[in-house]
Amino acid sequence: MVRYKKSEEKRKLLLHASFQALSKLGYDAVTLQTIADYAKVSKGVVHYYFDNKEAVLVDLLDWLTAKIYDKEAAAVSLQSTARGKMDAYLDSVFVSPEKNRDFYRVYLDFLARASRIPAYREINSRFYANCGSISREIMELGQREGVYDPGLSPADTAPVIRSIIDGCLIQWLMSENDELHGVYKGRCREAIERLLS
Amino acid sequence: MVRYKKSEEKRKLLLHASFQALSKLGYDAVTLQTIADYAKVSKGVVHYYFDNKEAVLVDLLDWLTAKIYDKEAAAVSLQSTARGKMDAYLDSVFVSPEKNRDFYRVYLDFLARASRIPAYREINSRFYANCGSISREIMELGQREGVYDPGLSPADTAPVIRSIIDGCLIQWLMSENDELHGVYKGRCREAIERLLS
Amino acid sequence: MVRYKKSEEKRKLLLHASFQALSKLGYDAVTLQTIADYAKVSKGVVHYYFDNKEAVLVDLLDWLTAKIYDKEAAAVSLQSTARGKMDAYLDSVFVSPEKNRDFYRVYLDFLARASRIPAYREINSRFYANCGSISREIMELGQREGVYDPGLSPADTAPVIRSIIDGCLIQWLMSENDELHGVYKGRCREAIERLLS
Amino acid sequence: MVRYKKSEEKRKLLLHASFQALSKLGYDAVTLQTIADYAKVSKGVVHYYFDNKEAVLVDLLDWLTAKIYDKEAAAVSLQSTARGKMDAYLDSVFVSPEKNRDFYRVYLDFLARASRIPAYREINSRFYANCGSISREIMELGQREGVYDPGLSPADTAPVIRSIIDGCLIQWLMSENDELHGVYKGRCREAIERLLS
DNA sequence: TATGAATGAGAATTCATTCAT
DNA sequence: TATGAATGAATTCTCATTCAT
Repeated sequence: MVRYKKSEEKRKLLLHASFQALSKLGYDAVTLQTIADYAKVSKGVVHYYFDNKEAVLVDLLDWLTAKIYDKEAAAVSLQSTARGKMDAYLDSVFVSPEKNRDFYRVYLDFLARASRIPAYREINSRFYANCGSISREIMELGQREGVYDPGLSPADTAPVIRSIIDGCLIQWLMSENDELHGVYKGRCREAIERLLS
Repeated sequence: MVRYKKSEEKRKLLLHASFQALSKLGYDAVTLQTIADYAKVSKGVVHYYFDNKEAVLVDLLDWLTAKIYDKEAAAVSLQSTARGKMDAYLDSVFVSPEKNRDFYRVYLDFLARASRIPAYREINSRFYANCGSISREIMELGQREGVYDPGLSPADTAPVIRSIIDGCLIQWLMSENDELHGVYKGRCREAIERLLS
Repeated sequence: MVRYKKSEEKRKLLLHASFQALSKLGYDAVTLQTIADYAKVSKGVVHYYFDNKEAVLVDLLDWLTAKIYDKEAAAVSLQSTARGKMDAYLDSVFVSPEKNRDFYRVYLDFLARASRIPAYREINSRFYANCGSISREIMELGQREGVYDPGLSPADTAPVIRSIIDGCLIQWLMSENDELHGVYKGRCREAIERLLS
Repeated sequence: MVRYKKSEEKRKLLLHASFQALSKLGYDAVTLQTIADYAKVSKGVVHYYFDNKEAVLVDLLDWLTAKIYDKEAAAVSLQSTARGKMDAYLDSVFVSPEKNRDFYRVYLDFLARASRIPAYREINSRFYANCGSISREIMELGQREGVYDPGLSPADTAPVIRSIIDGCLIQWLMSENDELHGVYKGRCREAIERLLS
């Protein structure tokens, strides 16, 4: 449809504004007016580019998880050894207190609704699958390299790796303590290392 | 006084109704009317027992996390060996698809808001601390028994154990597949076992 | 449902206010705020008594047409001869410029939407059927009395009588001339008389 | 000038599209975007040819009623006897279920607003006058021919004829039954015949 | 001439909260 | 204690109109 071509740039700009609004104010408090304010446009513009509020949020989650995955995949691909890749993966995930806070606040908001909103759930499944494939490939490489336990099933272990990552970052987020960011990153790294060796 | 007891009973009844409403409809969709309907009382009653909506929800989270922790602690205390206690802990956590779904849906709803609502965050911190103490005691016993790696720091490892549990249960919740409940439980158990040994 | 008992009186009051608002401002211009204003209550009250705007309007049309029919039927029943009943019917229909204007303005607004809104159409069909039965009974009595042509089919002629009435009152309404009210009434009466004799 | 012709053509095209949109969707649901869509032009074009939405609708009613009158007048002029003309008139009015539905839906939409929008009322008065003159001329001819009652006042009877026509077609429209179209036409014809004889 | 992006006023609806009974 | 009627702030969404290109 023509309806969708409407300057892809502006759509991105609105999604970016939505992300800022959500991370700053939270899902509950964000209105279309807020988003418009963050984007410095009028309220009507948001409705011009998206059918309704739900569409904005669905597109936001899609855009956001795709961006995160792309960054992670890119970081991993620059390394050649399993441990190098795993370190790159974790560096990419635990990027900084500020960015992790912004992303995980928003991500948790979506996750909390995903069990009731199929569109969110579907996008998250894709994200899980993508993250899983990163871990799986690193594991398989590590097993070929002889640094990871060859008895482990990558398909069964990859989800657990993401569980540790998400679990640690959620716990860190709840601590409200930026200095613990490094601590949680270290704990996460070591736990994964013990798990795979 | 009877007076107080009576109202305390009704308060519990309202919290229970709130939990049912939240797990069924989700945080966003629950209104005071909904809660009143679930409790089969009039809307005014909810305001009679709680100052406002926020107060209901804060009390609910408090009541809920305390209940969960009590169950876990009780289950663990029935066992005497570290591995027995850990199994009891995980059995208590991964209790059933139905109960896990109900609790984690509601818990995620609170977690998502906890980074913005201090009252929720505080209650969750207490919950984290309580859960942490369970793991820590099991670990310390296991180290004394010689079944767990004595080089591990219980204070640093306990949080990771809860991370794995929460991470796995969130992932399972997103899968919308009851049959995977056992699979995630198994993965979680093995990961913890590898981590501690 | 309990939902409907909520003081029938107030519901009537709101319907009456809606009628006033509609006849004064027209369907397009009437908002729920307007209705609330006319009823001297807050906007929320209208939503408390009716599920939505459509429900207000459906109930209004129902209430209005029932009221009109009741008046007509009551007036007719007071007379004993066919011509007496027909005169009473027309007197009841052509009641006064003010009342006819108020009713026909609102009625036309509904009629215009009835071809697209089934609820309106259904209510109007009931109104047509009721009005038809009045004419039919008068005709049958007149035929027995020997004052109306016995060769006419009451079932076929009754609808035409209402057509003449509605057609004349719409034309009068468009004339915006109160003094023509009597003229149109006379034309309508004579036409019906010629039709039936 | 070509310039003027061209735009005049487009204006007609827009009016035609407006008519289609109105008959299909109803006055309430028609937006300038809808009209533009039906005309397969951009929204801006509608504003280029008309000052505002109201202007489009006023012009549409004008164009529509003029077209209807022209057709009726043309049909009548082809006949030479009073009864022939009256039949031609009614054939022209009761043209077909489809066309009557399209026209009367739109016409009722305008009629309902005419009591509040002077521009509509004025155009409708002209339409009434034109239709009245058709009936009047037929009546006068019939009276000269000796087939219609010479005691009737054409000026007083002509409006009633249009009342019967409009009243019958509105009733038919409300019936939502194409097969009744012929029935109503027959009733209308007979009623007029009895009225005039 | 023509397009369609942008604006913002205005409408329906929801719901926490208040309060008279 | 308990009820539920009433309020009004806040939110989503629609659309006529304007205007730069």
